Amino acid sequence: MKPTTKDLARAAGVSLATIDRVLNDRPGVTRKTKTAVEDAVRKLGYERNQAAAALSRNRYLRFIFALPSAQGDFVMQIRKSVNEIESNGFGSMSRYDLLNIDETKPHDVATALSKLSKANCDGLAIMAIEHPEIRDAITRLTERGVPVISLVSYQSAANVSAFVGIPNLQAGQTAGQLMLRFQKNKSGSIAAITTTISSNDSVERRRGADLVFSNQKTFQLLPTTEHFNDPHRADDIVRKLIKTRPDLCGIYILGSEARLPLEAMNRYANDKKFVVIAHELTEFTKTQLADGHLDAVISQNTGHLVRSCVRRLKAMYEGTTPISSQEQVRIEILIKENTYY
Amino acid sequence: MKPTTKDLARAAGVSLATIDRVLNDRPGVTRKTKTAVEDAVRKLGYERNQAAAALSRNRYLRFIFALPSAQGDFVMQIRKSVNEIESNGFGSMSRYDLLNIDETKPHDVATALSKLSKANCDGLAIMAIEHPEIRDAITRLTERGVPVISLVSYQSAANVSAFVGIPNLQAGQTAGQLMLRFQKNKSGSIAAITTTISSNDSVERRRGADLVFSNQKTFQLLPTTEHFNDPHRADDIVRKLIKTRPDLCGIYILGSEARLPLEAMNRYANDKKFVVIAHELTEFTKTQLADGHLDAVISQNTGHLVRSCVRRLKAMYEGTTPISSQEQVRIEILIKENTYY
DNA sequence: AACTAATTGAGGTACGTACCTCATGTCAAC
DNA sequence: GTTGACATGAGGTACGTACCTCAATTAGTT
Repeated sequence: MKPTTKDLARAAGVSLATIDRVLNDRPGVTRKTKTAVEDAVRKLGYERNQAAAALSRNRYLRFIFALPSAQGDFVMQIRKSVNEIESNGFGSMSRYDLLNIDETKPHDVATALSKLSKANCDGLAIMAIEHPEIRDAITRLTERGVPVISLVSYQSAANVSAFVGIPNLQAGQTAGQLMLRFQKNKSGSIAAITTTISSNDSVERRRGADLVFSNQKTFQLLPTTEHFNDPHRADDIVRKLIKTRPDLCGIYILGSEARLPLEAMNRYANDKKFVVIAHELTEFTKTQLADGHLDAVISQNTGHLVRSCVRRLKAMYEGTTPISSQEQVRIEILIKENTYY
Repeated sequence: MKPTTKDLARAAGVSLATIDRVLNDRPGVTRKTKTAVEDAVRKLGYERNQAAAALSRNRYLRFIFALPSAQGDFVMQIRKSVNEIESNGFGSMSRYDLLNIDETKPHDVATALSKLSKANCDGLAIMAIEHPEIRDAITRLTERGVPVISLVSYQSAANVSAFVGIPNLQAGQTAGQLMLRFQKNKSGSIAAITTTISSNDSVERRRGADLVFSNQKTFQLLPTTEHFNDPHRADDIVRKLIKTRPDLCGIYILGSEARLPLEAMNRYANDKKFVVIAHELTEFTKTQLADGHLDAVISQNTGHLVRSCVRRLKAMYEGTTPISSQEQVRIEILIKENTYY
């Protein structure tokens, strides 16, 4: 049976009230007494019963997921995962709210973030592009005592407490490596397409892929092209690539939304066989894998992402440390054969 | 704020005692009253506060993991994962005990299982071979009201409540597909090695790989050879293969123990480059991946396996349903680039 | 020594649920 | 119309922690 506060009190030779003062950092305890209690904690291996604490506190924690408002299969899936948390016992004694942010208007994002404080938010997980205004808003938020996690795409704000997502450099290396290994040609060019390179994940993935490509000289990775969520632009990019690059033998879609470039590919690639690698498993990319239009997907499980955020946000609130191995979001490789439909 | 039993009582027009009787299936409630309460539960969307319930119950649930006593990197890793659960808050208000079973003595296994009952075990997860005596012992155990999960290796006992592990046929397809895609040769032979083909997972994986190989005709998958955990035998197999099959261009190690064949490979393969694919990520296979002796590992995450068992066992005890998507153990593909060291 | 301020103890209530006892209600069989 | 079986209510205690009040003690200052 695990030790309780009562056991602590007995072991430290103080009353329950003092134990409470020490454990919850309340004032009015001498250095000496505090040390004695802390020693008892260590000696007995006391761990706060979080369930009982939450019950007693009788206050729902409120965590917020700030996600891009732009339509997208991947973001939708994250949303779905957040709602699943709600409906499941997983997030007991806590609420998880969604906050839509329009990344094209960084100022609005900053304004929205400025309205958050310890009073209405116990923790924030944000997925957003890197932008000075957003970064500053995040920094101020953490200064107000709200822990912030950057989700999927890393935020370089000094005070972001954690990053939940795959290491994108490695993800890019993985994609690049598969791209090379899947090639049957002896040489050729590989295109790199993304939504926008202002998103850190795209940048890091590109760097990762470059690392792999620089180890050989028979294949080259073309400069990254951006389609900015514009179907025509995506179309143009793909059409032009196929037309002007007869040595094209692969397409690497860097961003997390693969739909536009893939649809363009399906329109213009005809019977020509390219190795196509994209990111994030969604209903759409699943279908593309099944149909053979996509050779591999490098993915991060959105359920994991969200649950990891939840655990970390809770842990930050409680001042505990989660299992590190569980919090490492794995870079998943999915091909037709190991995907569940 | 979520509804509590008090709200239920008010809504159903009964007392707390009756609510308690209905929720906990205690006797002494008329059909009519019971229905009224159940309606209120539905109407209010009442969900039992599991934390408070566990606290009140003040009883640690005891779950048991029955694992093969035979040494092996993979089983050891499962053991480690079970112990991690213990030390972490993940399994609060519950204990997880390990039970060693010697699969070579099915009668002893059955005896051990016969000693378990509702009184000393709230749920069992078992990883074992398929055997009539074991199967019967499991059936009797479930009849005694103890939920049983089969782990990694499927148990066809009628009453096993769930299976936690990867579908091995698909795992074999995945391995076979990668083996083909990683080939740079135009044609050749691929060896299939395992510990013993009396192990069900090896059989299914072989079948999966065969499915993939039958879709083409330039590469052939050689008959499966068994080394029975004998280093000399493994050595002989590999040496002979390399000597007698000049067209050998790949090795698929089917079983969950890759060490012996891999070590033999390292001794005899010299500078000749084969595509080598094995199962299960362990410290050893990790090193082999890093060193380039292994091209890919098809794996199931032991942490997941164990946590999935825990969630399902708890859910069965509580009569709830876990998130199904989370409980699907994924077939992971690991190459050098997406492995964490 | 007297006073003030800081520290500590004692005791309470609450959270939501489980589980217990005992009293009262209802209904049917005799 | 009494008996007994069963249904239900009322009220309690407990789990481990948080948070509150008020009294008692101690330490430090003059």
